[in-house]
Amino acid sequence: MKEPSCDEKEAVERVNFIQQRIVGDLAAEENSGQVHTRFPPEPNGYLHIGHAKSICLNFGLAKKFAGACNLRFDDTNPAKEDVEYVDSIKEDVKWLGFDWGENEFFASDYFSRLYDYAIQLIELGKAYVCDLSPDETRKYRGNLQEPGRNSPFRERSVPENLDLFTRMRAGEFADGSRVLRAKIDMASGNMNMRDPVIYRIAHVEHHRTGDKWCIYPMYDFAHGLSDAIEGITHSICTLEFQDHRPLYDWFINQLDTLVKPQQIEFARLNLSFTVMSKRKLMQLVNDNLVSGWDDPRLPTLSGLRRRGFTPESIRNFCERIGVAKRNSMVDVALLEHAVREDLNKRAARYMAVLRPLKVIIENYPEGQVEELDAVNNPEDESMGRRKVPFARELYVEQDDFMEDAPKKFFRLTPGREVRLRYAYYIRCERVEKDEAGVVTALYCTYDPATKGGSSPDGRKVKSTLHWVAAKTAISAEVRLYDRLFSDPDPAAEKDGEPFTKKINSDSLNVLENCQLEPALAAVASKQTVQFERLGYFIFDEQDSDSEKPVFNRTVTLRDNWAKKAKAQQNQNRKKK
RNA sequence: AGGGGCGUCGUCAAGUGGUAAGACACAGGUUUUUGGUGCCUGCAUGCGUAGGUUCGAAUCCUACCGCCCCUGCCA
Repeated sequence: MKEPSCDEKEAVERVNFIQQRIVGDLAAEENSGQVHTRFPPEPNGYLHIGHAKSICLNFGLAKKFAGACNLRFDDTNPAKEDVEYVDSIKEDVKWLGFDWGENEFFASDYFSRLYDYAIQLIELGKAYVCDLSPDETRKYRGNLQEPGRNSPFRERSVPENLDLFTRMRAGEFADGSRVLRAKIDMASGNMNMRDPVIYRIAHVEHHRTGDKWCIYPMYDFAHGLSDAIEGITHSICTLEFQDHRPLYDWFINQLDTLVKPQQIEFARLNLSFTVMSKRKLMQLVNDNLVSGWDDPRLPTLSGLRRRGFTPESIRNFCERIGVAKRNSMVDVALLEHAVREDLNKRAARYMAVLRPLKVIIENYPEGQVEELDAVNNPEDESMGRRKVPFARELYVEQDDFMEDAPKKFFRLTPGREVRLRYAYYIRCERVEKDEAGVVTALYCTYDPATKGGSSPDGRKVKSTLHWVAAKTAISAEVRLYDRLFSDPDPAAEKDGEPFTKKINSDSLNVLENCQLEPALAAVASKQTVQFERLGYFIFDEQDSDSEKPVFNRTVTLRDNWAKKAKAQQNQNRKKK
């Protein structure tokens, strides 16, 4: 082993602006030296890699400063939320490797306390019941250029407000007929301060509180106060909430809470060649453009998991992208790098032929089978060795043979000798074709003296191929996944084209007749393996059955040859 | 009558007045029984622009330019 630990340490030591803030707070002895964060998803959808950034940040900060991080479900809008989502969120956070221990909370647990806070606000003369319709409210709010106007209900007396609000809660009024509003400033340049709604009426069953409530607090009111209730010191959220901070502080200050949490905003993650917004992901799923929330092409955590991404690689990715306030678009190549780096060290190697081409070793005895010795992982000897059966009839990759090979092509071609990994040197003697001229089989000879893959006379061979013995091979389905979109920024829709039109038509390629070495039958599920020379693949538990295993490609290996070949092709095309 | 943010390599991102880290990507080389991995090398006289302050400016000042967010009884 070299010293990657040194690099890792440096990466961990990197201090972002939030850490600097916290260090400052600690030095100033704010919050009696405590650091308490929270990850606050609304249970209305599945988590994606953007959430992973937030999870790593919040739990990471808690760990770094010896504090705690709560998992809090921000479930204040029952119309959109469901337990299905809270379960998947918990599963995903756990899978990512974070443990919230006892600190699992729900904003809905605080409905009573939030209601009491609202009463206090009314008593303070800082909130009023407003009878304006949603449409009228919007008109009174003004716009970016012009100030708003006070609601005609703004000057209601405290007793009247108390009476009305109590009756709102009691269910006397229809949805949309009244709201409770904070009395702040209808002329504020900040739209959020123009007497924001803090409670609305919704006769909707809540997934946790049932029909106990028919009024629900709005985000701005519930969030900061929930932070205060939980003793959160640093409430970290994304940039679009910057304008909400004055309101966040306003509630906390009016109500004089024990803890004064502070909101800090950072830039959300954007990844090239994918979309991250809940609305767009939802559309892909609903329009059946993908197979579901866990489609391996999606940036959802369930999709990435099914694709074969490891929690470690995602955490490492989040560490590398950093935390700042600049809107940015991270190259998906960095994510791919992170997973290759992790899997290179840990994935067991196997041989699998995805597009089989029959090879017959004419001078190899019919019926004979040899068990050859193979290494499971050249990066880690402790992973041991295994036996691979070799016989007269084999399969190699169609891509590994060319009848008329260009100069730089090192693989099989008539007359050339190559090495079969862990086996022998073979030479292609002749080719069998069908009527259409398609190559159907290769007739080769082997050199018995090269057993194991090296020649006693020291002669070199330019390439080593993976292979599988025909008789003992396992037949499998392999799904080759690629980027879902062909456009680096599909969400931009600059040209007026909807993002769904930018789906990469090559994002999924299903191969039915793949041939695997027999050891793959025993592969522990959920463990990503490397198919030598091809990439990393994971067994798909959902779609595999006893008849036929299914593997998903996580990512290809880096492939300089493919790159060169492609570049050359493009050049030829230009010449023509 | 507007308010709030942000501009450092193709992409992220350090830098907090002392002479532009690192990562990915890219390009070469080398090792190699994976065209993988590893290793080596190259890759911003430049920090949105223009002025100014200073012995010294990405960092301070001034003006301009560009991009993002805000007019839900969503979060």
